Amino acid sequence: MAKTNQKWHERFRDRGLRFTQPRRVILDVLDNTADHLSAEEIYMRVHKKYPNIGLTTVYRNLITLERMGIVTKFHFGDGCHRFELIENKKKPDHHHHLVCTGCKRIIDYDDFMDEEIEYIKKVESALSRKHSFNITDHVIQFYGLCKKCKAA
Amino acid sequence: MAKTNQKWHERFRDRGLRFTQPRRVILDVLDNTADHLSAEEIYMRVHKKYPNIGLTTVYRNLITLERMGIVTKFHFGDGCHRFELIENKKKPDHHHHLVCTGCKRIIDYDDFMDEEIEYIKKVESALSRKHSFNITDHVIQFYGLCKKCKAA
DNA sequence: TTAATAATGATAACCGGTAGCAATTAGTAA
DNA sequence: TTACTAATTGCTACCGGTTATCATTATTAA
Ligand SMILES: [Mn+2]
Ligand SMILES: [Mn+2]
Ligand SMILES: [Zn+2]
Ligand SMILES: [Zn+2]
Repeated sequence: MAKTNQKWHERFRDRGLRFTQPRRVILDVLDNTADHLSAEEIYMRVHKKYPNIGLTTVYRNLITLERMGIVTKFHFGDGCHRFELIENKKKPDHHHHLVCTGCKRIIDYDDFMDEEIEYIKKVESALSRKHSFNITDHVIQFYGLCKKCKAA
Repeated sequence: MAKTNQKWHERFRDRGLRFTQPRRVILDVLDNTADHLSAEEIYMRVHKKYPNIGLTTVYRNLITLERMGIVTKFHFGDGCHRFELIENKKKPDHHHHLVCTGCKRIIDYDDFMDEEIEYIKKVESALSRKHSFNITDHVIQFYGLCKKCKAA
């Protein structure tokens, strides 16, 4: 914990940013969940222990964390953005998402990552050449109904 | 044009829905562009020729068209939804998207669709089994910088 | 310790999208 | 054609997620 904080501290310092209490707390929340939390959900968890930290601060820092490459922002089709710590021990390193359109549950999966990486490489190199594009990221999501929602 | 309208008319009638002027106009806009328009952009094009058609009507009908499977709704990371006619002569049938995070340009591509369909099938069957999921849809998007935005 | 300034928190504003509702219109049956 | 009925429209007000403002506070390097 202490050493992790040390690591975060350095990453902020290297950019001329400060390692504030709100940032510490937000990172702690994100590191201790396997969920894909919205800004408000993060705020509520933060608020429980630190009621003086504001919602705006959470929003602002999520943007900052995304810019720093610490957090990834997703859009799963409900009306808000959801966030995930990139280096989170509770999750597979490189994974994608399976989303239930009924109950909105989100499942991380990393099956067939080898095939996928191969496919992605192919597409990326072809599209890079064809369109002079510099591809930096991708989104792959599957939508459907989970067991419960199928039955209901 | 006339026969196409006839076809639309039938699809609406089959569901007990009416083929109204706003719907005609919205479909016309969507069929005559290769772009991925937002609701407001569609509204503006509609508004030029039919200033009496309201924005709310456009929003409502886009939902209807999506439910009917005539239109697909996307989210590319700018703050709005974008829509595309599924059967549009100006576009490849089954395609995915390349998005410039700089200028927000969206490129349709259908390279490597065979490989992709194979990969998707594999993942879908594996995930369906593993999580008892009924997969109905997927999103695959590549993000990066286009030629111009790279240079700038 | 202190000065410089990054960051915060409260509030108000913004913006894409919806709900409510009276007025209109498309489709059907006479 | 006409009349009827329910679907649809176009206002307007409203909503929820997110962002701008700005005076105040807290972090950090010197
Ligand atoms: Mn995840
Ligand atoms: Mn497209
Ligand atoms: Zn579900
Ligand atoms: Zn660009």
